[in-house]
Amino acid sequence: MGRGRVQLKRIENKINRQVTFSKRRSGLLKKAHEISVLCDAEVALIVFSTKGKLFEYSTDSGMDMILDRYERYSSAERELVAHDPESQGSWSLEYAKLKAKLEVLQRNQRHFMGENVDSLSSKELQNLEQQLDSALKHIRTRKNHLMYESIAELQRKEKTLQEQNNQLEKKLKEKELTQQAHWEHQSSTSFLLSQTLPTLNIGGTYQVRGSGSEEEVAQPHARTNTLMPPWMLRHVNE
Amino acid sequence: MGRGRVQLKRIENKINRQVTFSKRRSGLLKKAHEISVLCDAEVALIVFSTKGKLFEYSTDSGMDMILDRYERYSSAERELVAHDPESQGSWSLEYAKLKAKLEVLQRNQRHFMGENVDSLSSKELQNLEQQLDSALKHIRTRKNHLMYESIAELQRKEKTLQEQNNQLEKKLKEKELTQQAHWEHQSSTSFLLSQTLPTLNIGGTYQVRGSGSEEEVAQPHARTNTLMPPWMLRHVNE
DNA sequence: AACTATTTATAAGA
DNA sequence: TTCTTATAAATAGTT
Repeated sequence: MGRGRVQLKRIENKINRQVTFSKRRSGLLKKAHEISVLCDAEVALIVFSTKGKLFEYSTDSGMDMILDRYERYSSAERELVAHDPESQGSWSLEYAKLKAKLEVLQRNQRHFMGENVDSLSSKELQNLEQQLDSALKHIRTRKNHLMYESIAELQRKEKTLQEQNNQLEKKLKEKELTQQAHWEHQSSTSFLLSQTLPTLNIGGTYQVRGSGSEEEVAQPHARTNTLMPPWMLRHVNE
Repeated sequence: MGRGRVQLKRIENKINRQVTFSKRRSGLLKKAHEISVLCDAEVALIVFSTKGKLFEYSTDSGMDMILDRYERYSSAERELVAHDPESQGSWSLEYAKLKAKLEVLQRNQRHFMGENVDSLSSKELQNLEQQLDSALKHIRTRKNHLMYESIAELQRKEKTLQEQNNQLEKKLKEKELTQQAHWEHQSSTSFLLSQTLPTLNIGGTYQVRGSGSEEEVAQPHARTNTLMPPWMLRHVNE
């Protein structure tokens, strides 16, 4: 919808991606709301942006209720126990679950770091290789991007400094001339600023990030209330 | 969309409601997927129909992981203090610690998969790149190793078969000679097994394996398996 | 489940 | 970000 067919593929241009995200997000929320009203369905929608910002929608029964129902539905085992998070038993259960999850993650992580690899089958290795390869590509792309930005920034700075330098040099020379006029018998030479600055140091420790501009880091509290269309206000305020 | 404006109001006709639900549900899931791919977002969508049937979509990080993240995000507000420090203080503390650990791991994992990479500094990217690169090398080494093993194994099999073949051929010839002795006027020649198989020699060490395994080789079910190591099947079948 | 007439959503441009 | 506009997509009603 819109001018030009759309490819189902990550939008590389950051700006476009952000804009599209914003538009489609509101579209998605709207449609979630519509189906819930039209068809009397219970809907929960959670979206995290790349930057980690949270957006959510849920039918008026409330997110927690729906997630609970989901848990119940997807695992008929935990049933009644999981419902009372205050009791001791439930705590230890939750704890065990968490621990299990953590172990899996740690195992994966080791694999991602090329450790413990002997325990994997050929097929698993193949998958892992592809995964890592594509990750590496992403990361190199991103790194390149940052480097180019750094270079551009440095070049700007260089230019500015160079210009300032020229200005200063010019002023100094003028002053010299004046002095010469005043004390003609005296000969003075300026050498302080006679060198140009050494140029562009690419490998340096300069970091692009602190340009102070956007870089909105997700605040857990700031629970994004983007301006919402009227049809949603109810849910937001409840 | 469609003939006639749509009223944002529960559809009373049961059939219509069901049909609309079905259509819109697939639309909604599709859009959820699209935004996740296009904008690199993490999405979880849960829908319960009026009848209580569950439909869900989640980004490949998995529903559980997203819901966890959601819990973490929204419980950042409720503060950890909400628990009674007298009775279950230590439990909830341990729990929180574990959860924090898990969070870190998840974040790392995403980085290892090349996701969420925009939030990293140049230096972090550099490290990540090296890490992945070396992991990839390990993994490829290991894969290679397995490949060579497969090849060696196949060569062993080949050699065994070849020998069996020779044996059989010899027996056949002996039998022929006997026959010739019996019916000297008759001349028959065996040519079926007179060729040797072409060999692939990459330095396998010969080992005698169970000589009783002859039967499994020629089974109709074995198909491609006999000739190809498992790590290649994928490419063959795709 | 297919088919369209329409309505919506939205990509691109400003 | 917001508005506009041309076009792609979704889908309500129909077959």
